[in-house]
Amino acid sequence: MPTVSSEELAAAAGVNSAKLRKDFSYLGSYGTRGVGYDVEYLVYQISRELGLTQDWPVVIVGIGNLGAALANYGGFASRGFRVAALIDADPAMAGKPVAGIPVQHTDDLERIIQDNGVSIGVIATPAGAAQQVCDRLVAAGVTSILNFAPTVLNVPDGVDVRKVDLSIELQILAFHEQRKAGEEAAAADTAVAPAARRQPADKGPDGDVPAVMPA
Amino acid sequence: MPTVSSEELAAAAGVNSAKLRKDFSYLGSYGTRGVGYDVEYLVYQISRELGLTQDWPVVIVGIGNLGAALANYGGFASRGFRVAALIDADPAMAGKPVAGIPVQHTDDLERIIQDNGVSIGVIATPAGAAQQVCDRLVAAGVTSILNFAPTVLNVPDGVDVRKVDLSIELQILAFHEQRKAGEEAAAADTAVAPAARRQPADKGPDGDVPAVMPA
DNA sequence: CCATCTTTGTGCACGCGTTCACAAAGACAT
DNA sequence: ATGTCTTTGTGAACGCGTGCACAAAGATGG
Ligand SMILES: NC(=O)c1ccc[n+]([C@@H]2O[C@H](COP(=O)([O-])OP(=O)(O)OC[C@H]3O[C@@H](n4cnc5c(N)ncnc54)[C@H](O)[C@@H]3O)[C@@H](O)[C@H]2O)c1
Ligand SMILES: NC(=O)c1ccc[n+]([C@@H]2O[C@H](COP(=O)([O-])OP(=O)(O)OC[C@H]3O[C@@H](n4cnc5c(N)ncnc54)[C@H](O)[C@@H]3O)[C@@H](O)[C@H]2O)c1
Repeated sequence: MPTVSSEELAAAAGVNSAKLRKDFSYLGSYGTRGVGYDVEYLVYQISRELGLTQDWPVVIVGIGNLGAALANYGGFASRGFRVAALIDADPAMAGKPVAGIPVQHTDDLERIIQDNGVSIGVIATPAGAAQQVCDRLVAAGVTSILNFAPTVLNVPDGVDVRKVDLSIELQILAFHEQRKAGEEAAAADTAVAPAARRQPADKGPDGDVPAVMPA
Repeated sequence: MPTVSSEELAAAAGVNSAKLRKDFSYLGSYGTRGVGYDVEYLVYQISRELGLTQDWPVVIVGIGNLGAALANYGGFASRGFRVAALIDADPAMAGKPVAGIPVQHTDDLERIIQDNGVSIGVIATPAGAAQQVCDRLVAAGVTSILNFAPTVLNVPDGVDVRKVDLSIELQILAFHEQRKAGEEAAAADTAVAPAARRQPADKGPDGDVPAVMPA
């Protein structure tokens, strides 16, 4: 029987082995002292707890650049998700297949949700339409939403929203990038100056952020 | 002078006002007691601290469905990012413009990075190519990477990687969705049964997760 | 100039997640 | 059987982020 110890798993994942054991203990998964965890059983237990043994139908609303890319993405199926329908407001797109799935018009949104028993919706419309689309999804029975539009969605209790904001991801990287440069400058005072780090051009007072700096 | 109090800001953002004040205090003491914060000055200070006053050139590697969607996305420019170049390994794409920017071949990756002084790279290649692309980006001087490929990237110290895994976002939603159903079932024992919640089909023992469940 | 009122900045305490450390459980050899 | 050795499961300690509460700062009005 193939087994793994918490120590091995922790090393591979780069986490603390005690934390890993405590986490597993919440699942009630039983390891064997002196041996470790039965790999197959462990994988099954975690998969089940995470809902990976189920098959979730999802709808994507807004089949533009991003929505089409998502529809074409094959990685969802292997994680237990099935694109049940594609929905767009553009009448010209209705009927056209994207990734082999015909795009349907927003008018039929409620029916599509209900016919397919969908509880997870993806919003890839422009920001201006997102709240309205969200409201309709929720009214039709969707209780989990993945939002790509750069807007905060208001939803009733019991509905989960996750927002994916790619600009913020870049901003976080840029923030650290800026700090790297700052630390290097500070280090250069006491140590040998490191190779020059590239710096972006400062927008100066004409950027799209306020340039006024009161005393 | 337009001002805003920590209480107002906290209410708008849905956070605690004390935490908000403490966070601001790390940037320095910019408030006026009895009045609040000068809006314009505050926005400038935060923008500067976050690096939004700078203009960061980024390259996107892998101009497929996702890479093209990113290239077409106008939301980056307003946050201080500029798509400096698009890179793909497919010779058939070389020279073709995507979002008005000509796609360049991977052969020139190092030169492109250096010519444009790029320190932030976006990887949207298939998973198999991601590590190799990452290595080349890092060797050419990139120190921050936004990775869309479903792979863990190994990078040397000093290089930041952020991974965007859309499947995991859906999995997190599905996980909570599953728990909602479970809690309702439990609640139904003691209270009036709520409206039936839709449940996805269980893959059963034939899913792509192990189905063996040892005693 | 003094009183009052508003709002900041922050010391302190609380709670929660992480880590340490070890007793107990079980495998395995003799 | 008995002893040794490995690894789990978890109580207890630690550290850190969050929130409370209040003194000090400064505006504002009389
Ligand atoms: N493309 C990206 O890389 C990217 C990155 C980050 C964020 N976003 C955000 O994702 C969203 C979509 O981006 P995109 O580049 O695909 O835009 P897009 O303009 O290419 O696509 C938007 C689609 O939504 C459809 N639509 C408009 N209103 C609708 C409605 N009420 N109901 C249904 N469909 C409607 C349009 O017909 C269009 O097909 C935007 O909010 C954008 O800010 C995109
Ligand atoms: N499309 C999505 O919605 C989505 C969602 C989640 C994750 N992803 C991930 O993002 C990545 C890209 O997805 P996609 O749908 O755009 O795939 P895609 O196949 O449409 O595009 C991949 C592109 O990368 C190029 N490429 C391949 N090897 C390369 C190399 N060594 N150097 C440079 N370019 C190379 C290909 O020529 C192609 O243009 C994949 O790893 C995918 O798993 C995509």
